[in-house]
Amino acid sequence: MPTKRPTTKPEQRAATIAKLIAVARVQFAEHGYAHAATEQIVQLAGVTRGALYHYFDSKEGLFRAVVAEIQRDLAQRIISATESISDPWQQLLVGCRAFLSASLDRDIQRIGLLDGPAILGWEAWRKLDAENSMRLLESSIQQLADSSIIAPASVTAATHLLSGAMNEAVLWIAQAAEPQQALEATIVVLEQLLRGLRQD
Amino acid sequence: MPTKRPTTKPEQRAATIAKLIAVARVQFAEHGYAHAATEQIVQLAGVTRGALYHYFDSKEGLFRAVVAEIQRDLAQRIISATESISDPWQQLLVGCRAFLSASLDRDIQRIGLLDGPAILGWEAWRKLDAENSMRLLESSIQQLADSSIIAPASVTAATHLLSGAMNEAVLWIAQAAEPQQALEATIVVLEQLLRGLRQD
DNA sequence: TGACAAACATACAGCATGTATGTATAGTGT
DNA sequence: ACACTATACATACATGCTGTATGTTTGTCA
Repeated sequence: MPTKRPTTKPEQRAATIAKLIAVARVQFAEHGYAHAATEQIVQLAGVTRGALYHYFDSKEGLFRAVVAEIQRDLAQRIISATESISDPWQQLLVGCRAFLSASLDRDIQRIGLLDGPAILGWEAWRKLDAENSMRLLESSIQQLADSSIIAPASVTAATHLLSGAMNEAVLWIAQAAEPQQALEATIVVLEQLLRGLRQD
Repeated sequence: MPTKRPTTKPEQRAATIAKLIAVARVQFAEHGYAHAATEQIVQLAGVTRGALYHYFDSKEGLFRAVVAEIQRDLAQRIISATESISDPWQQLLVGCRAFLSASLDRDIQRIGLLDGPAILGWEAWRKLDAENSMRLLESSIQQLADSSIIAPASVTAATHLLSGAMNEAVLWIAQAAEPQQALEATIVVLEQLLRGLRQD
């Protein structure tokens, strides 16, 4: 019988790191970064703070890892929803919908949208976002521009505006009395706004 | 000679509160909420932490007061820029430009846009925003809709999308290599997007 | 198989918030 | 004019949390 529980060092390392990140994700989402105590996190992970500081240089470092994981998850969900769509315009709209739906998770909102920028700083946070979901948005817009379907004065500016619009929309939808209705309204208005970028 | 320095109680009260808020605004902007020590704030304000906790229930309470002040300042600047404009469409555009320009202040970015939502929670922060700059945006959009100049599927959704778009745009513009250029590009794209809401 | 380093655990120092309590002074009634 | 009260603070302390320094166990590899 092979490893009952991981006993080799690389395995142990990976397991502990993964456990810490998983537990931290829940704690950060539940209490927010500031009120999530590292002691509580390591207890729930079955280790001590010594382990935490062995793998991460600080509480913020652990948080950064959690944010990165969340960003990757989110991007993956968008990719899954859009990869089978060929029409670029539809792809953008479906991508936007996927982003809005996926972001209704409390984890993503609290960690990815609220605490993320405040704790990591806007530039560091934006960098993580730019490597994931924002990258998808930008390439989608770029593709539409290349195909002369839309003609934004600046692809970069358009990407930031739309990204910000959706980040705010997510938080609004999440606390709306009727989220489903709010989500549909958001998508319709988003489509209207995008229409303005179209070539006439 | 009247009051050399304020000696009456209401005066003292107002003076101390104002001083604390003013100093706190600088400290919060410079170091961020988490790394701004109350001890440092009260020292620079010429009082002790006893005074702070006499007027505010917590550090967060002081922060809330600072955010409220910033929101009022921002709204006032937008009003000043737009009050003389009668055409509602131009009023909206000028208002957006005023918002983007004014928000280039580090105070507003760090306190109003980054730490604000994270510390106060999105709903509380949104409430403060909704009473100020967002209210201006919404009434402007509502007016255009009432005049049948635009026809957004939902005024509320449109307001949130545009508000979020600009909040993000501000942070992007601020750190852009050429902020002035980024600002102009943003406004042009914003205008394009708004065109999509127009009645055809 | 014994040295060596990784993977933790433990103990401690430092700082920051919040609270409890003390004190001086403006206001107020008589 | 004087005692009294409440406001406007100051001081002292308890608590909680992060980060660091150091100790201990256990794979790994020559």
